[in-house]
Amino acid sequence: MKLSTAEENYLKAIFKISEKAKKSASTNAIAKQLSTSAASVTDMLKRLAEKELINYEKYKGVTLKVAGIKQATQLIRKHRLWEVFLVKKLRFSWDQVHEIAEQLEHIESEELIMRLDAFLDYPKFDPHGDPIPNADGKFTIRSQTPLSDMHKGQEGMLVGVKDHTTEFLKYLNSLNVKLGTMITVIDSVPYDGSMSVNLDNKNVIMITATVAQNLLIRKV
Amino acid sequence: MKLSTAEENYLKAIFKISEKAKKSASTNAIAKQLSTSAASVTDMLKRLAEKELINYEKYKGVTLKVAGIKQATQLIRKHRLWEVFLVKKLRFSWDQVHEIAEQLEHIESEELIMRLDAFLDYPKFDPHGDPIPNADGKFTIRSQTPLSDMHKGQEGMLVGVKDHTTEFLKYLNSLNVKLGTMITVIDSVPYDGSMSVNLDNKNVIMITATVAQNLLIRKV
DNA sequence: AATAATTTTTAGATTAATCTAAAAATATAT
DNA sequence: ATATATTTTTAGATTAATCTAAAAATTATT
Repeated sequence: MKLSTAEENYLKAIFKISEKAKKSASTNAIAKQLSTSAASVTDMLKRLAEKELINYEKYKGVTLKVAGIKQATQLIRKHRLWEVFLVKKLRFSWDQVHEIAEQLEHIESEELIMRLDAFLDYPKFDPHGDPIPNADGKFTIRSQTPLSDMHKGQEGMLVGVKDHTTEFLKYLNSLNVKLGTMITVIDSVPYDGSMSVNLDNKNVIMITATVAQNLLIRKV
Repeated sequence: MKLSTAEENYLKAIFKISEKAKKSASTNAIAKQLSTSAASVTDMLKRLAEKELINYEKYKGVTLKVAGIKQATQLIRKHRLWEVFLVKKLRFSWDQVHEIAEQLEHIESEELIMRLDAFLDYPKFDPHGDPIPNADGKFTIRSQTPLSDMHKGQEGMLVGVKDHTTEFLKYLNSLNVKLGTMITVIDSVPYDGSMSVNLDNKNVIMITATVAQNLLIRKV
């Protein structure tokens, strides 16, 4: 089924909200995610329900039906593959690619995505460390822990970031923190959750709890 | 100025029609080019005139203003760069890229196009031999003749095709005719304009006038 | 130049996606 | 459990882009 850009964006928003909250998505949550009004969301939910893409009962929130999940994961696949292209081939920085990929993900061509995937050597993760679903919608799973959950002396590699905003990523750039950076917890302050960490066994920096929560580590 | 996809498509259509006919574009010609109704065209022309992108007087046809030409050439630039990407990097055949490039050309990001251009090594021509305008909108000019205008004994290299339809390009594939193929006129029949031509000094084939008109040759 | 044919525009609708404001339903708090 | 707050839906408009059918203007033909 061919969907409009708007419809695709709603499906993706519902997918992301349900994934994070692990329950049905509310009208307001969707409105917030898409920066639109609750009334617009209600309108669109009716149309998506009509097309059998979502389960929707008035006042009860929505979940995706199988067809909706398929569409959403394909969209995420496209988005993340394009991000890899932008960073690996066009040498964009990881903080510049989101908006462009938001546009590219709506290009419709199966063949294009198959070839792009091959051209990029079938990447499993995007430039922010998020898993790229394969053509069947399967995500690669990887054990990872927020840095904020690690204890003094523990060590690991940065494999992902939770916050994708330009500001956060630029801050990481300024600290010279990137995917692959080795991080060791030197000290953590129970009072405010801030931490001292060693980067690549070279320099020690201090980060706040908020930052630590947004860094995903694969322990060694 | 940020334009909608529809507006961009109208500007491109007007550009192409005026370029070919070397005069103002009529409502019907635009409608035909875009497979839409004349009424829709009139509506859109009013809006484009309002935005100062075209010169439009009722019943008189339209021409592009400077701002409209700029938009149209940038669109053509994007389309042709994406076609190069699809053929050179993703290994699509030249008969498969048009529709995908029609979508990609509407992606909005100056930075993306600058980087894509560099990634592709600043190509001057697309996979069909059409010139790619540079960032300033300048086209590279090249002397070329339709094969149909050449005479017995004349020789040259195929540098472009006028017809971009899948059917025509697939027919050329079947003849093993591609950009770069050397073509010598063995014989031409005045009665119907058909020709016998030698390809790469290997084999001789017969083509109709229609085909010959759509093959652009740079004479040696 | 008058008439016929063609082209273009207008009038009036339609659809998708959005909005604000008001009403209705649900959830929360005393 | 009743009142209050919050969330969600409905009602009614708006905008961009499209359509068909009819009217108006232009162009072509005898």
